[in-house]
Amino acid sequence: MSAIEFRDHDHAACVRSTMQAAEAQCAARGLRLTPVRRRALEILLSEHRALGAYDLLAHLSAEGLGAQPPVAYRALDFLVKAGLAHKIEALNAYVGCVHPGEDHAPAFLICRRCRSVAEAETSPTKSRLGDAARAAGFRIERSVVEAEGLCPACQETGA
Amino acid sequence: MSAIEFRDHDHAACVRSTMQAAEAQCAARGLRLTPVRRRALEILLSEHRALGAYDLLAHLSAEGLGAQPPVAYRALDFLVKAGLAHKIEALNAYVGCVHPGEDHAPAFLICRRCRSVAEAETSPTKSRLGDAARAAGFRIERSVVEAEGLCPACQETGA
DNA sequence: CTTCAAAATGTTATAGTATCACCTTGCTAG
DNA sequence: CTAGCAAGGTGATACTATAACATTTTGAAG
Repeated sequence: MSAIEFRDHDHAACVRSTMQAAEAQCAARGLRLTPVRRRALEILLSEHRALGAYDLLAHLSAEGLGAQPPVAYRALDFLVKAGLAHKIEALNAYVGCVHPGEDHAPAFLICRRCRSVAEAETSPTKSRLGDAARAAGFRIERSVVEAEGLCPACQETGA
Repeated sequence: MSAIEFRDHDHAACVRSTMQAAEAQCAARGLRLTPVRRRALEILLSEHRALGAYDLLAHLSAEGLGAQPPVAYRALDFLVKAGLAHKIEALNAYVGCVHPGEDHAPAFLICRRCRSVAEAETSPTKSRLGDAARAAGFRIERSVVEAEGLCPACQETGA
């Protein structure tokens, strides 16, 4: 894995190619990337940081795409279930997935200052937690791995 | 580490010894384990599973120890900051810590059916996530590691 | 092309989680 | 004694999420 997301990159191109990958995913799996869902994903990817559901809703409603909470939550449900976005439990917030399609158990590096989020890969079964689970007879179905701290940029500009 | 908490054990003794350890911790560090805080910790430890703040509040207010949300949240804040309890981000709920004092980065195995929680140890810096963070220049301050699934007992009684 | 069923969306209301603001109490250091 | 401070009591409110139901859109079957 790599967490290049904190480094400079051509973000517009990054969003564009991820959107293409998402469209391909949906086409291949018979999922409907409707206007609201599409725009919600674009917003999440463009921000490249954790957005609350109500932040997303504010963006959407500013564009006439729905004014009530369920609109945002339904779009987020779809995106999360489809693996196109992830929920950051420690923030009750959401981010666009930067490598959709790969069926993954993501881990996150979350900057507490600017809320930017980098996505890494974990293998829950191979970790020490996986060992502990096996020893206890526990069956893992979903894992949440999130590290909070300071991204390189925010370390420089003073904590 | 070990995650013995799913196995049978003398729970009353387990709570008693953990409370003693907590008292010792507070005495050593000049923290005040007031009646509300003490009772909150006892409740969390006795339940041995994740309790919502309002569940805890219900227990407390039934005993005349405060009727409004801030009472529960202030007790929880204290316990969490003191390392005597942990927040389960994936559930917005709280559990008593079974080995207070050891300055730790805990990981949790959470049963989605009975909400029982086992606590394990992680070393965030040594994990693959730690490698990713170093490579990206990210400074980890706090980590959340939670695995949801089924505990041994709930696997047997049918998912 | 029409019809139908399923999926998606719109809208109102409300449940669940958490914090703010302000006041009172009680301890303790000087 | 009393000034200062940590803790607790209380009412209001902000933030996060879902329930319930009406309406519209979509895509497939006939």
